[in-house]
Amino acid sequence: MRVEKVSLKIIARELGVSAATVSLVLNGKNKNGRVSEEMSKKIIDKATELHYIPNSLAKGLKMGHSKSIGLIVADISNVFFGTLALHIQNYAEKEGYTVIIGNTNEKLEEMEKIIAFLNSRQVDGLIITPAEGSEALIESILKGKKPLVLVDRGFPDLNVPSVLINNYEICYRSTQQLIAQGFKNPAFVTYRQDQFHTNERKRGFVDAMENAGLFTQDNIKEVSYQCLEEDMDKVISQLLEYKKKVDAIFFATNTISMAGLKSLLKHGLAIQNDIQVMCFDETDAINLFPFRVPFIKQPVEEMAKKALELLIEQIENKDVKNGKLFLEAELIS
Amino acid sequence: MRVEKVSLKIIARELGVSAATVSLVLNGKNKNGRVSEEMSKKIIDKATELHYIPNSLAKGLKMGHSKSIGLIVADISNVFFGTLALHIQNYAEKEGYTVIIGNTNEKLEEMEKIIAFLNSRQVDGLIITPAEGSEALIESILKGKKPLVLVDRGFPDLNVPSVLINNYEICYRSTQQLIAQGFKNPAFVTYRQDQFHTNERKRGFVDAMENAGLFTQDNIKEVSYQCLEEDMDKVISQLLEYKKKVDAIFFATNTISMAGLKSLLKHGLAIQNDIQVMCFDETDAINLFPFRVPFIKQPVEEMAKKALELLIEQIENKDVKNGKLFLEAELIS
DNA sequence: TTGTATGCGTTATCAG
DNA sequence: CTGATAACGCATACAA
Repeated sequence: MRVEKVSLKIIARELGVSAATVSLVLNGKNKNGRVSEEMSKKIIDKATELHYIPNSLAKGLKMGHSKSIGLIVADISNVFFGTLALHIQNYAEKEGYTVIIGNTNEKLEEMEKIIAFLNSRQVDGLIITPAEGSEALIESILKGKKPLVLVDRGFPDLNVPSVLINNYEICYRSTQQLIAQGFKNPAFVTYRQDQFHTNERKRGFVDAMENAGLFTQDNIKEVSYQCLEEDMDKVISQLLEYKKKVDAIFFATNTISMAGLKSLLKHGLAIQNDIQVMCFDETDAINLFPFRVPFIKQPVEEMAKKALELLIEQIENKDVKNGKLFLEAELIS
Repeated sequence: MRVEKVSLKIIARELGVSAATVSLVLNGKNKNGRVSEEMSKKIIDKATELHYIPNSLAKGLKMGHSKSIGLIVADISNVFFGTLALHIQNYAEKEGYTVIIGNTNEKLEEMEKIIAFLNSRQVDGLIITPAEGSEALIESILKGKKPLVLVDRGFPDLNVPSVLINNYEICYRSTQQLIAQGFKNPAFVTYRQDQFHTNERKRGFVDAMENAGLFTQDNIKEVSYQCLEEDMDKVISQLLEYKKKVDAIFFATNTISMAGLKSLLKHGLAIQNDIQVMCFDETDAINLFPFRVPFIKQPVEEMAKKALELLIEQIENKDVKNGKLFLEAELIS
């Protein structure tokens, strides 16, 4: 039973060569007959025999990069982020990068802590779903020259590579469809917070409603992230009590959609018969209905792929493209 | 704009002291008046001024540990694992550990790759939800003396610290309850695979049924992980076609529960009225029903906590407790 | 009270 | 074709 950690040096000693030679061979850098075929083979054999595993801490220290990236999301137990993480990891693995995931829980302080933490781990770059009010923080990362890509949420005034979706347009179109289907009094439920992406979603709804001459301010409702369920119940109750009863509800995010559906059912309403909905993201729950519940589908896998591409470009070419990429979400109904 | 990476040496140079002194102060190791109050303060100030962030690659290399652990799950986009990961990360952070998550997709080869990868990152320990057939692999990790904890699934014949739940008992009791509620012909749907934890769940069901004189082999159905939805539709159709029609279905995992509910609804059945169910894990979907859908609730957060405790004990005390911990799942109905 | 030297495992440079 | 050496950033034993 081997107790000694096997390193380059060990292999070198066993074979009576220098560590440098072993390193060369094991990294496939003996191009121009640098090391003899024979020695080369002996080294490789020994390495596999001893189950040599390179120490990436040492390598990272030496090379100045860790071949790892940080992924910062609000909450990894949220399916949307979970799926995003899964795909980012899959693509990252192909490129030889490790992904370290951090949860902000939508809190700025947590985000700061995680970034410091990730920096100490020498991550080569960061993919972030920024929390509310983190604009200054993002700006400071930018100044630090660390490769950075924002995903899912962006800052309009900040020149950061970002992978976003066409929130305004898709919500405009989805609202239009509700109207075209004959719903006269749709409502919109969003978070009580000031984030660009949700603001855009709201703007899409509002514009579509106004252009159809149907808009009422009362039909825009807000809920809090912390007391989602309670707030939702209140909001739904309110919407149902108006003289001009609401006949459809547009939910601005997947968590809101879930809580919304739950609350509607709790209120004894039959989705589609008593009230129509428009959800964000495909969730397990949506699939449970014996009919199609309309929802907006984000191209999560493509978002993951593009975000990683943008990041790796920055890391490896040191060539910062500040463009924002807008992918297209799809209305499934 | 600072371009030079700030290290201990930089701080030392700026202050005209040695790197050793700086290291001492910044690690709070100047207990017995090792460094003067004055110098100490100057160093700390300089460090914050320069935004010094310790390089944990270097630290890890020096110290022989990375202060990171690997978490290997089947699929991070599965809510159960997502939640587990969230909690493990939360607890790990408190202990100063980073968590690196890997997905096996239930494949042995992927699991092998990830373990090698994690080892090269010098993780100090591993928390694993082992894939089917990975017993030998787990054994080999054990031989390598790397701290290891299994969670959610264990191997009865292997002496590994594990955090599990009382699968047999909770399934026995849940089945008993179905029977007590008057269901005469419950079925059980599980994965077509040989894993201890699902076998135990099945055994619980079978024993309860046999003890009530109700068991029929036909009512045990299997589905595959890869074609879950299609298999489920077939299985449900079969169960409905028997002369002695099934009146309740026990689903062995959360993914199976989801697919099962979906398929039942697709078949035009009303849960609870036409057929009763017993689900594993709380999912968003379950909450959508206007009545309580019975399910088995695993103590995910406690599992996370215990797994981490067991692991850190091994890492820091080098004291291997080989015990298996059985936490209690709860029947919510 | 502080500085110097050493080594963790790796790679790159240069010298044989 | 191969070896010796230095350096990455840090912590620690030892020297001053």
